[in-house]
Amino acid sequence: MSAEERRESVVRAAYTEFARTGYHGTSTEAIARRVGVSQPYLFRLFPGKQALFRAAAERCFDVTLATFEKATEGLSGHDAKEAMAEGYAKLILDRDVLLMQMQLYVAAASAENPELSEFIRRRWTGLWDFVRGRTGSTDEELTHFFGTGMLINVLVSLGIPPGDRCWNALGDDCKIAARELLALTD
Amino acid sequence: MSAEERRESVVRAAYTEFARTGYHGTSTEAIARRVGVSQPYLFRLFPGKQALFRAAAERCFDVTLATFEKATEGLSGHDAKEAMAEGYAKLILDRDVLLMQMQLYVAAASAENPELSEFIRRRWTGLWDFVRGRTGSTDEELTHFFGTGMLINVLVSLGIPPGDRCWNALGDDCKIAARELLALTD
DNA sequence: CGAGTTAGTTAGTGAGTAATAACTTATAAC
DNA sequence: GTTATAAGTTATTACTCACTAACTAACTCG
Repeated sequence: MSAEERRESVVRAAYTEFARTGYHGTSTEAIARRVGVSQPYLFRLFPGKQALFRAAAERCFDVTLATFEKATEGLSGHDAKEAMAEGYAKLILDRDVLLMQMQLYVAAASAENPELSEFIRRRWTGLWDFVRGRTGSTDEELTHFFGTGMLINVLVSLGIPPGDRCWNALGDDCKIAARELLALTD
Repeated sequence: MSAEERRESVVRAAYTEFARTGYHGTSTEAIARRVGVSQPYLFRLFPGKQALFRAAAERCFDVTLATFEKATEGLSGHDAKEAMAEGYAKLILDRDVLLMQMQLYVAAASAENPELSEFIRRRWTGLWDFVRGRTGSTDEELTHFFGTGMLINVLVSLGIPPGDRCWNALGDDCKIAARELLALTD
């Protein structure tokens, strides 16, 4: 396998591991094991653990943004907003995306590595601007949209089951996705 | 100082440290230093690191619930809801409460310690039920209320400055609190 | 064929960390 | 005063973890 392909599979593994156990809770050993490669080899492909996390962070934002872009292809205004909501509901199926988002939020809060915090902030506000651009939403609508998204993230993180009252007003798309998520095993 | 008083100050220190750097990112050494006590002595007061985190988690939910209770004293319905929103806006001033909430969400997601995850879920849905009970809100209103709350948590975690577009629709209480928060140094 | 390059390995190091054991003060009771 | 108890300490251990150094097997190209 070429170094570039290997790097790609390392990013995916890092993404999964960091999403589930966070930066400090994830050992490079765990990532290497998931890739199926020796732990020291990671440091040939990436300069250090932080670089691994950074790459996983980029991937997380890329996936989220791609979801919004794909969902709204050729749409605008209210249609685009509905499509995005639907797209985000489907994102739940990939639990790791939402978990990684949560990990990024707490990672940004930590004082170590201000450059990373700044990066996460910039990408997140980038999402905000993208949604505004595609939908032409008001500030109130944006707040509601992202508020709902963040609530979904929390419900998924907490592992609140789809039948729970907390999911009641969140739309069938979400509920179905959450139910499918619960059915999955890893 | 009595063991009970010491235990209280340890909980406060643990709370602060865990809020800022998470479970795995916080050493018991760091907590002990903040208390002003030797690291091994923590293990006289608490059986282990997990117990420290658990105590900090309880404290976090207690503080949040107490805020809601105090804000809504003698109120109900729409008045209670507004009072809670205002109360939550003031909570921002204690950044550690919101950060700790975020840490709890990701901690609940981690597969290690299912008992802790269950505890966090139970306390969180407890908050949900409390708000519903006090305000008599519909599911839609509850979703909007908690969604907004979770968005605020994320904005604070990310360190989005109060002048940013993301705060636009979040009410003057929030904006003033966020501005004061930014002015603080630690 | 042989020389270099690419994709990996095994072995090891130094720092940090949760937890334990054993010792030390100080206070209060009798 | 002596004894017991409560509140701490210092020293240490066993372990994990990020990262480095040094080596190796396979492929490529002149």
